[in-house]
Amino acid sequence: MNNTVDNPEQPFVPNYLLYLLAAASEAASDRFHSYVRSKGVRVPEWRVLACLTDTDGSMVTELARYAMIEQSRLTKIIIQMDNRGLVTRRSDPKDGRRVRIFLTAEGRALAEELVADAKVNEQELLRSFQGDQGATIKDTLRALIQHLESGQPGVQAKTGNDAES
Amino acid sequence: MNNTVDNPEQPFVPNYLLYLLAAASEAASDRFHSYVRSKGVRVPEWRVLACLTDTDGSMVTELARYAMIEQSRLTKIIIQMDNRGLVTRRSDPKDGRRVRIFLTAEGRALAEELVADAKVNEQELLRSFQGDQGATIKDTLRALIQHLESGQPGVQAKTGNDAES
DNA sequence: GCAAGAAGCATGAATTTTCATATAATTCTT
DNA sequence: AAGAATTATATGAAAATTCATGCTTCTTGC
Repeated sequence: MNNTVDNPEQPFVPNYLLYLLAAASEAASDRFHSYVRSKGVRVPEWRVLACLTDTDGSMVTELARYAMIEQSRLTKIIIQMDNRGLVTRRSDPKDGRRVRIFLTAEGRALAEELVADAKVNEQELLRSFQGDQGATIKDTLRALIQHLESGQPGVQAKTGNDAES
Repeated sequence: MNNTVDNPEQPFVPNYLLYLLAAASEAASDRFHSYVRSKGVRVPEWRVLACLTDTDGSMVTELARYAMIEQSRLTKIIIQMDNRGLVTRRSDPKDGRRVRIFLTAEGRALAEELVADAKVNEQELLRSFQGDQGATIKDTLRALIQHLESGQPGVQAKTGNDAES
């Protein structure tokens, strides 16, 4: 990380917002993702499990958006999770195109265990922040996401606590 | 994203710090990454180019850390970029194990163009924030990263402006 | 100065991911 | 009510990624 050859000016990367976001995400997730893998669950599978604890029975496309996984990739992940007995797929009686994904009992047990662990881990992270910084960063991130997903206007984090969304 | 079946409580995922970080990173990067790809450059290649504008001539392992790319994967990316004429590899005369990576003229031109575009994009993003929120988020992220990378103590963002780091 | 160990990078096989597109079920149009 | 267009998911081939490990080139201790 030393400036090996050139560039007397300020470095670009370590101050670049997109880098900071990616690095923060990686650094924050690293420990827990290792833990998840140590449980024999891959990270995308963990994402699916977590999302299904919120919205069990959602269709593939919904789940793909929610879990931030591209659709055809998610389909393949779900097939593996199905084979492994973590989820089931049932085609929607109202619309035969749709495939709805449900946790099995085993999948739910695993998901709930991991979600509980995730919450503990998150609390530890947040506690290590000074004062309200923990709550603040979540508000800021939510505001950023909303701003980016809905186009133009100015960003303003709701400065309240955690309960809303 | 509707609560299809169960869960009367608050949803877990949309309030989970690690999700917020990943989602913010993705949402923020999406537009620019599409742009990069439209220029015929894959995202990991863009990362390598950007890093090399800071630290041209760094060794593979350094570059891997800096660009957040696993070493063997980076080696393969670099080979492709070499074939394409964007970088060159020279073994370090002082230590034959090390391979130092340099931008070619063409690589540098491309890198500088993309970095300039990235800066413009970043400014647009930051400007769309209210007041000091733009500077604040970068400070917060830097503090989070430092905290996470160096183990234990409490996190405190330096509340200054952008120049340091 | 040499053996043992470490550091740095490359490589290959297995697995994932991507991208374009196929297939199937619905909705829309006229 | 048929055909066209759209939506939802699956699929297959090409490409990228991962993981373990191999090969060199230094370093260290004796």
